[in-house]
Amino acid sequence: MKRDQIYYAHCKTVLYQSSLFKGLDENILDDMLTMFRRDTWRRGTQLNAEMFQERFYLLINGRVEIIRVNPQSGRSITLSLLGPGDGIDVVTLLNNNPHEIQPVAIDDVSLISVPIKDARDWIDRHPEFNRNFLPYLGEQMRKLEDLSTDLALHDTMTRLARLILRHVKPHHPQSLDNKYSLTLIHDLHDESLARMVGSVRQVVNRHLQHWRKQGILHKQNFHTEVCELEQLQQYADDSHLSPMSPSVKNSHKK
Amino acid sequence: MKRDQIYYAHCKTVLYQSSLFKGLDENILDDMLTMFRRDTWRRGTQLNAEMFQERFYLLINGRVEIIRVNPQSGRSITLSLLGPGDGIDVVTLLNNNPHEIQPVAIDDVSLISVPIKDARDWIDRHPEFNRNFLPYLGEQMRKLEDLSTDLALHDTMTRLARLILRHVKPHHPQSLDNKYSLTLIHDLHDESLARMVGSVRQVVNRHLQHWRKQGILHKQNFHTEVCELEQLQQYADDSHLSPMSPSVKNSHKK
DNA sequence: CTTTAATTGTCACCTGTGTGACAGTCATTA
DNA sequence: TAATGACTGTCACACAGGTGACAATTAAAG
Repeated sequence: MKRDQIYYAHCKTVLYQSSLFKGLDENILDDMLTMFRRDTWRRGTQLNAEMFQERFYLLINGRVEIIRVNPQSGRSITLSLLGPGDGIDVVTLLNNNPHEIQPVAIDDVSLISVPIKDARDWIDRHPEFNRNFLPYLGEQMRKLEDLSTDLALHDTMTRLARLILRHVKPHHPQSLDNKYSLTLIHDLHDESLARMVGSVRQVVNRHLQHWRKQGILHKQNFHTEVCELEQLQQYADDSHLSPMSPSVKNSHKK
Repeated sequence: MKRDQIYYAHCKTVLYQSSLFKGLDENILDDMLTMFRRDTWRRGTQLNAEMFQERFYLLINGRVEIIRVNPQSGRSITLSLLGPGDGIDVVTLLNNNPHEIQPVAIDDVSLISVPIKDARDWIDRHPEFNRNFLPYLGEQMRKLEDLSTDLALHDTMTRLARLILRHVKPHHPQSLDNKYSLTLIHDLHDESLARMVGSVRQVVNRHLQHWRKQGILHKQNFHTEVCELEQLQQYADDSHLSPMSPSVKNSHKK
């Protein structure tokens, strides 16, 4: 990639804000960027896993969800939802073992890529990158742990509430309406949300509907906002189960 | 840790076989080991998460399961099951963000540990460790991805079959009985197995029982072996669903 | 403006599996 | 050798949530 392109500057801006590259020496970043080439994928594109054995991609604009499918049932789960500054399939970057994933572009997406071998060499040559890389990997692992935990220990409604709460944008004090908008998961359709919480469209819709009726969520043409943070938090703690009176249900059970 | 102890030599043997340290320069390993001290935990010990902000532990003997608990329901899930050569809580090693976990010693366990800061410094000073470390982290991530996938896309029976199959020990040709024994999950009680597949004791038992009756598994005083790999594999593919004749069920559905 | 496609909103039905309960077995300690 | 405790084996019951189906809405295309 040539250093005089407008896109080149754009990449630098994006990467400097990302947790993988923030605070990195400018020369090192330049050194790196020249190795990359530009790519773009159309919204809805499904990529096949083999690509990621060949090249390593860095997401610059738009979102990509990494999903896995059960061919028997047709159901699928989103392992991670990636945004600008994220590496696509770091797992394969770390080692070459088989990795069954299926990335899907959620928006029109622009990225940059290098041959994966070059990426690995670059990492070898720049041990100071560890400063960013290792904590980044730690975050990815935490997110996967959270996903597993949610799936195993909470019902769908709770999982959905938690998903939303993990993505509320810190409130701008100047915006007067006390609505909270979302990062990364904004404007996803029910199907995608369902994939993220390991459920199905109908169930997710049912719960969203429930919250809208309670005034907890608000939605106007595809854009959802959170109105009542605290109430949603209640659901996220699954305090809607055992709501203060399990005694009624089987009080004289002896 | 002193270099002349018997235990010191033992540690070296264990670590040399582990994926984190195999092939590492002996001097580097020695340099590292002198920083560590010895620890032991009794079977059943529950460790609290704060310990792992202070020190980094390497498992030498025995197994430790990393679990997370839902206080509301009392149910829990095993995020990972660690064996000799594994680091306990690498996630916290990678970065300091809060990490809610609860390690439990499954066996009597012996470990070595250093102040976590020293571990981080050591990693900084030894970029060649990346050669082992990064692939190791990749493996951990794969396992977490697999856990999530299983929880979201498969029923309990399938999950349990897959768990077992992931842990069958490669068959010794000289052992004449065609039974396959298990690594790492050997001799776990039903409760622990249940935690690993995100279910409960009773359900796991139900399925194990089912397989024993079919002669797929065999169990003699706590030690389980697999007799019929292929049949178990069937269950792991959830081909027990839609078993060739969903046509019977709703054949004249219009 | 139609027409087509995509997404949302709902609902009745069925099933996997979690729950609580209790008896049976095995092992370890007194 | 009795006894305490820790697992295992089972079962009836209830319900969360997945399934398929269809109408209603909204967006995109023609």
